[in-house]
Amino acid sequence: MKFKETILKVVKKIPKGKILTYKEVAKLAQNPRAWRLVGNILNKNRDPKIPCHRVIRSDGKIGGYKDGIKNKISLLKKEGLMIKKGKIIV
DNA sequence: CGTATGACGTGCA
DNA sequence: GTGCACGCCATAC
Repeated sequence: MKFKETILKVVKKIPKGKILTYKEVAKLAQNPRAWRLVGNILNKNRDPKIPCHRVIRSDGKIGGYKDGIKNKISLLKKEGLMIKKGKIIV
């Protein structure tokens, strides 16, 4: 399975109200060194069925979003999470 | 086939 | 504490 599809698959499996870091997703994808690929792939594919808004940076920051970082924050807020100064608060 | 890219991460000043 | 620069791997062109 290509890494790309694996990443998408892992992200799709993220439960509601839960978030993972790019590094964690890459690790679940069996390629902990390719965390860089997670953002790269999601950005190039940005599938609507993929809750990519649940994927954040290891620093707890939102990172970025093709539809707009504000949109990502709104989605996370709907999930029950809180964002403070662009950072996720669990 | 080779080059450039990327929603990142960590280290050091 | 903040900012800058480098490193990294796979995909896309």
